[in-house]
Amino acid sequence: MTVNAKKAKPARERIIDAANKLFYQEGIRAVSVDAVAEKAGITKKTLYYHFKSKDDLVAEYLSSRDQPNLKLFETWFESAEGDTADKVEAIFLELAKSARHPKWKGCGFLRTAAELANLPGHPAMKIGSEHKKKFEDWLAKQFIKNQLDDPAAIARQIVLLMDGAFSTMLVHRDAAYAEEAGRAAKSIVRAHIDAEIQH
Amino acid sequence: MTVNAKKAKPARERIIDAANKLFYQEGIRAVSVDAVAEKAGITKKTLYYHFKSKDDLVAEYLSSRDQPNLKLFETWFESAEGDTADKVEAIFLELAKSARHPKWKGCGFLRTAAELANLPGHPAMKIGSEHKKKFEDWLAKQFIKNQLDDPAAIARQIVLLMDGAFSTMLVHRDAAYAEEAGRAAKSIVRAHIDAEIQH
DNA sequence: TCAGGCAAACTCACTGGTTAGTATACATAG
DNA sequence: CTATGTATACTAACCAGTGAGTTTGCCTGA
Repeated sequence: MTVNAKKAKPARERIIDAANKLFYQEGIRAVSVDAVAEKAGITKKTLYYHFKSKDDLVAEYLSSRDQPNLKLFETWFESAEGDTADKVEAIFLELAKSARHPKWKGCGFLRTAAELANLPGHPAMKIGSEHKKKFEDWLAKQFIKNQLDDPAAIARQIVLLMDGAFSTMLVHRDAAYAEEAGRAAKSIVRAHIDAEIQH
Repeated sequence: MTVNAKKAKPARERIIDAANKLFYQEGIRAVSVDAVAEKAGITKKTLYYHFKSKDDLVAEYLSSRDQPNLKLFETWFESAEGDTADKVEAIFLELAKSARHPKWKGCGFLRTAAELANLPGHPAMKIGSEHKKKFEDWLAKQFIKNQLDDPAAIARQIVLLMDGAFSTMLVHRDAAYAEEAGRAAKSIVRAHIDAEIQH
């Protein structure tokens, strides 16, 4: 790859791309600013021209993952066969599939929150919290569409299973946890669909 | 504090105590070996006399939390009123209570796994995995006692909700997630108790 | 059309401080 | 006298962030 080929993308974008790969693969504190700059093919000073600090870069890294991640879950949901319960389970089954990739390292938002737990005011923490909340709200909206009772509670139970799946799969390196979480999620949603029909 | 008062506990024990507090509060990579040595009131060389590396110390830190943590969950379960479903919910309610403490920083095992996700062979990862598995097995054993069907699957669903509660509470700093997880866990167990009675 | 200016984007070389880990020596207890 | 434990002082690498200066591309005015 030539220098010109690299420069096809503007520097700021290349920095975010590099940060994405390195922070997700290695962790925040394990990756130096120098390493990100080198991977982006620029000098550290240029990085500091575009981002005012490492913390700022970390926040931008998470921001850049927000929409793509949400979109992915929505696609998994929408393109699944069956009723809402099946579609919810599909998210977990796709997640299990992803987790089997050797480069899978859990949820970047959860891992960042775990690593920065001692800095509750860190900008990245707020971005992570908002991202997770958006997913929970989107789920609740799907349940409202289906006129399920207490959509917020069901959505919350699903995200609990989802983040549980992320965590346990990272600890055990076993994608079967997401499949079990999917079964639990499906049966929770199914129970509420049945309740609605009877009523 | 005199030197003698410090020496009441052997150095090794004081190092583990210091590592416990610092690694849990601040994170693994955020805490230097110097900081642990200083908190323990010894020099770094003494620390390296007792532990061969920082990685070794991290593994010992997690090992030291294994039994106390399991014991705590068992106590919460056993001292709760009601049937098995209520006792399972009690674990989540006590967890929510703990999480409201300002010094609460999630589950040390999960946070360590998140931070060391790029080092799958790290000794601490194995200890974390075994700890979580022990809790899952202990739960399954409780369900076997009650002659519930498929105790392993129920136990796994409960730990998924539990680790989900740990994660979401860390991200949102909101103990309500553990309470919702408790409701979900209780109704899963209750459903299986009812199924058993009908049969 | 082109000189001149200017700001954005960039590089090289550096600072002060921190990191994990160690060489050497000294103390104390059995 | 030997094994265990401790301290001082060090290394070599690495860290986030910066000072000073250079290139690039675009706009302006004659």
